[in-house]
Amino acid sequence: MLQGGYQSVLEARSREEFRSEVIRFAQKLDFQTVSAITVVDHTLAETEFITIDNCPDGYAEVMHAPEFGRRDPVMQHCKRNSMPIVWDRQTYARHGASDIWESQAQFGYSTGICLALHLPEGRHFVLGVDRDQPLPSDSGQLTRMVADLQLFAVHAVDTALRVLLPEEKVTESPRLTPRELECLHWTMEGKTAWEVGAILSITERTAVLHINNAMHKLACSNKHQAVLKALRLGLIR
Amino acid sequence: MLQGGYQSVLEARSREEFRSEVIRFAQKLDFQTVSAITVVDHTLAETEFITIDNCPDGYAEVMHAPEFGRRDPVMQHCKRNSMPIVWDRQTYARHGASDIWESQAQFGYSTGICLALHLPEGRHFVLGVDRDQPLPSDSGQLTRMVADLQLFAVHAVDTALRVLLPEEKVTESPRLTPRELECLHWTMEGKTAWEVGAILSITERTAVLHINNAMHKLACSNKHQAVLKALRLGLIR
DNA sequence: GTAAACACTGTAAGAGCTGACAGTTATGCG
DNA sequence: CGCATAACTGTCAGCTCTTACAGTGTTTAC
Repeated sequence: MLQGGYQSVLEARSREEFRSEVIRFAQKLDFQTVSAITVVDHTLAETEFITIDNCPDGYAEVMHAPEFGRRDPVMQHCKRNSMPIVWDRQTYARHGASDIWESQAQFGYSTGICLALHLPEGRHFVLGVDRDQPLPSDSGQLTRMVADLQLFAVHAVDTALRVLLPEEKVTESPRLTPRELECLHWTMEGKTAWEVGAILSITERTAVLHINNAMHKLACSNKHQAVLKALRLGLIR
Repeated sequence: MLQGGYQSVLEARSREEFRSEVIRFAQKLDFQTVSAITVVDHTLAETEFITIDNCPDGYAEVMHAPEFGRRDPVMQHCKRNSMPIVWDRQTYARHGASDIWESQAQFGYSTGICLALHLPEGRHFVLGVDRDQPLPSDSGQLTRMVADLQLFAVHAVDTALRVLLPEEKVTESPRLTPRELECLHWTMEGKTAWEVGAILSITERTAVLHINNAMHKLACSNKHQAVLKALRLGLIR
């Protein structure tokens, strides 16, 4: 279909191959460092962050502190928006976060482009490239750079999900049938038993049966507790 | 931030302004026709399709037949993938859908690029541009075209949701009172309203009141959905 | 002072949920 | 073939939840 580095990332079969592809692409765009963070929000307690990067030693320890993330205007933008953000010293200054920029700049993170793809089921893919020297002042050139990154991201996310999240968690938890999981899923969405039946084209009674079976397997006294437990166990999302 | 047509679409304030921006962009890329379809899957009942396009008269009637959509390989690709697809006669021929391509080609839809953005809450944004003359054979040029379209799409989707789905609520977390949060917390633990009342030394009736208030503030139709939403918003843990 | 926000209580009707009763049908395995 | 598993359907009793009605009292901010 397409050439020029957007296809080869799709062929990565391991974390390391994926990492090489990401870094290779970033360097082709003249960015020294790149971070690709795959975020899986499990709703309860722990959100999973899988980071692929080539950050210098010591950078992660300093910058991945939670209080930095909460104040970082670039991260905040990416949480809420799908549009890429081009950032530099001013971006941080405008949001009263110059101290964060200073900390980053010591590692060569002076300016960069960052974007997030927001996927269904609480998954996100954040791709950021950074460098020391300024970005092109020509807006056409800059736009092309952003567009390239955006296009790379939609290709990379596919591989990221495949390579980085291989195993479905079916460990010691009780085995629920596909139908039971389906019913739990729609119950999680706030549907009544009657509605679940309508969605799955079965009677209300049968939907109730599946939900009750799931409840008992999960040792819960009502279906909503069962939904929470299934979420905790990673059986549904 | 960025120049070159990616920002101006963000400023559209009406359906017509949005339509002009989309068409203007497509024509800048040398595509005669463009379709931007905002899809909202309501799960129950009807899925909502909001189409913005400049298709020739008579095209919609012929092509929007459901049996075409189900067989159209481009649409099928977009349903499942986030990567853009570049299509032409061969794409349809490979999937045994040459008849669909023939029908389209009569209207000048010989080749094109199509991509879909998949958003949370059952929303999708499909952007397709089409033309009569062949796409550039130079792969670098083609890639740039696809990248431009992709970048435009992430800007356009923002406006599409704002302009075309006006009744969208602001996604700021509602402020719940301490009492409401307490009631939600015990509800999360599987307690009934009567039990929550007993725990908090209030009547069942008052517990119900707080839970209902929380439900309404969170725009949920039952208390368990409210618990999940509060968890997602980090209001309780 | 008065408006707004919060916490609290009561009754009643109807929708929804759970448990226990009693079945049918299809598939895969030994 | 018998057996296990899964999916499916029906009814009934009793409890829980949601909504709508109609109130009281306290604290905080302008």
